[in-house]
Amino acid sequence: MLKIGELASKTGLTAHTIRFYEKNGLINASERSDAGYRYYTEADVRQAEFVKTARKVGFSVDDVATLLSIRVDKSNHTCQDVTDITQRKLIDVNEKISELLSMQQTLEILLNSCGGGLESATHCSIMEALDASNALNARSFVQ
Amino acid sequence: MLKIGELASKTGLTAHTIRFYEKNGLINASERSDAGYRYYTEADVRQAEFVKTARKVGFSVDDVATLLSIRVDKSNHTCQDVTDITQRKLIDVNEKISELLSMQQTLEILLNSCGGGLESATHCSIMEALDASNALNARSFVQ
DNA sequence: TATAAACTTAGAGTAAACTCTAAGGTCAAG
DNA sequence: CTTGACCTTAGAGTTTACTCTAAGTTTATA
Ligand SMILES: [Zn+2]
Ligand SMILES: [Zn+2]
Ligand SMILES: [Zn+2]
Ligand SMILES: [Zn+2]
Repeated sequence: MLKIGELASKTGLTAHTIRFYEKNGLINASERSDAGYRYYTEADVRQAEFVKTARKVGFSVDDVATLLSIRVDKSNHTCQDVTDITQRKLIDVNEKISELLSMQQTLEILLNSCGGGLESATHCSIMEALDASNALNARSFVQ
Repeated sequence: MLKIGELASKTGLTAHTIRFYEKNGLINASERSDAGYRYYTEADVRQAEFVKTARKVGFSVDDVATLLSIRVDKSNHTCQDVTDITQRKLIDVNEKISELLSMQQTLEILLNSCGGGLESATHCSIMEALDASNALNARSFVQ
């Protein structure tokens, strides 16, 4: 049985985060000491690691809660339950990626257009470009 | 001179957002009527559009404030001032992209490993993979 | 003139995921 | 026994960028 600090160092989560996850229904201590100390079993460790992995994959805390509810009752859930969540997350991630790629492209164009030296910004092409999109409009370089 | 609602419909911002930007030092009405109504000039419109463009490129509200402070006093700033901000933002965006690409890849692998049908999740490969990373560890598929 | 649309303010609420604080109790080691 | 490290709780704070509300004023139009 591990105390919260031990679970923390074992999983790379902080004790704070573990308590936060508990509040959100993700991780529960199998036991409590008389003094209220949380004690975790090996199964708890595996669950905490499941949570950590799922979070790293991009699932929200709420998603993870849902995944855990499937995990503890697999026979009453289907693969589709799982792929639905995963599919939604992928769409989500793809959207964010394409927004960011568009920003990336614009930022690179901006940087390539400006020497970045110590001369006055009076004719800085980045400033001009950010301004120009008034007249030249979004079509020119923003998207 | 435009009222806030007119500036809003002209820029695609909402009146709420414009007031929020004002509170954050991004957009100020050149005039106020006796009743306190904000009145915006064409220069204000251009500034609001600068703000909108800069936000769309990914600059934070704080970044935009800095860019605006350069904009109103270009001769006392350098191109480097501008590229520094832009560079930082690009690094930022690149980091986010690579995190998201890693998630994307993992999610795709997960989805490819599971049929997603109506059969029981008892042996769902997604659930197994999220669990497996306990034993198999992060090296296997998460990053 | 009456009504509706638009405007004003300060301040609270939202979202997500933590992160930290205060004030105090517990436990192992020396 | 006395440290010091670790644990407890409820609840507030952080970050970013809005978004909304309430309660009241002003303006344009019919
Ligand atoms: Zn189900
Ligand atoms: Zn420049
Ligand atoms: Zn400067
Ligand atoms: Zn499956």
